[in-house]
Amino acid sequence: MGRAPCCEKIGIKRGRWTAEEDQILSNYIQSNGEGSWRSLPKNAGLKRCGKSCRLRWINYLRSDLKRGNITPEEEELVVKLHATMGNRWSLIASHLPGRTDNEIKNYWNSHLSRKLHNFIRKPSISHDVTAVIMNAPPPSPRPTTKRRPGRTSRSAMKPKTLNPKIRKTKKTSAPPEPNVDVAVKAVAEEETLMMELSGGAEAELRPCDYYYGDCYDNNNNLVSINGDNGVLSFDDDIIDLLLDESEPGHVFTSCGGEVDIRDSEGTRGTSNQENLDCLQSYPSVESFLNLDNQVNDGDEFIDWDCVCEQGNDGNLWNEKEGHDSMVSWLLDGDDETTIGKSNCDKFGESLDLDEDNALVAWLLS
DNA sequence: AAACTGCCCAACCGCATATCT
DNA sequence: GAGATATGCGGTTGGGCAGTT
Repeated sequence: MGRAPCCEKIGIKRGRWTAEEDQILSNYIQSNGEGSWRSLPKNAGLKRCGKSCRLRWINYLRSDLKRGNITPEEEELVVKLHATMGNRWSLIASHLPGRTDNEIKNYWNSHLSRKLHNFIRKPSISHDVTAVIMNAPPPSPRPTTKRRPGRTSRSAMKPKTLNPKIRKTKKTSAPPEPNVDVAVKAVAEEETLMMELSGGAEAELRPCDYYYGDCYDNNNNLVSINGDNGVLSFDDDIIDLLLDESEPGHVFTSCGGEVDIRDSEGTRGTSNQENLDCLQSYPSVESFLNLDNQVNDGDEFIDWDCVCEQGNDGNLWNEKEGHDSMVSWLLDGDDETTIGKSNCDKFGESLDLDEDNALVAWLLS
């Protein structure tokens, strides 16, 4: 026979721990030491599962835990370790004294992973497409545009959960094998676009640039511009990003120029409200962008196909400077203390790994 | 001030592996 | 060695605080 069950499910308290429970658990472990989690609740007089006791002790009550925010040095270490270890949080946490796997995991998911996810949207599981979506917040603040109210749905905040019904797949202890081809292709497209958009690694991206990245299938057909059925409506977010607020009557283009906003009669708007009304009169972004009368002489049209094709050359990894430019953006912090720092160069060097593969592993892990 | 939302993080769930009988 | 549980781990959830309108 094997062991007895971990704990009875009946009569077990769940949810937040009270200070009293914490005290009981701490006192018990200080007297009896860690371990024997199964018998601990009963012996200590806690109505908790042993598993829950263990978690509470490890993640919160242990005396050797380090309190406070993750330091830039710790963040750098987490990034580097994650590049080589993947989501092995326990292993990563073991390199950061006083930090728990849960803490590292939460930090990654809430800080670091978001930066990455905002930068690259992976192809959907049902389409083998190279999808590079830039819907991230701009690297520099946009002083004239405040964050709109409105909470994103929980599901939208969970990029890794594509479908709750399929999320519980068979797990393996080893990190997933990176799909290097897709990653390199995607990043190459991204890099090419960024260089094209910015006219150089130093220039800033502008609002509409973040909406580059239609998804094309193997036949080069538009699959999705925003992850749904391929139709991107002119909701407030899109308009907010496209409008050139300094120049009513224009929207930014992805190729570095601007486009007049004209209605179906070719009349150009003269105010932001007119622009907005005009844009909303079109059923989709695509329908607007594909109208010839949007093209103003001397200005560039938003040619998504052109941009996408140009991004397929895969030259990213031959361009050290461009490589660093992109990664530095990925790794840049949101505050003054971290802006401008890039850890890219340190990826391969300090870990003695091939730099590109390390990055790709990190991107895909 | 109220309503609403973005975000953080503690805690839970279920699977994989280790350990025990 | 087989079967069963204990433990460890990573993914995910949801409560609650803080920020914005």
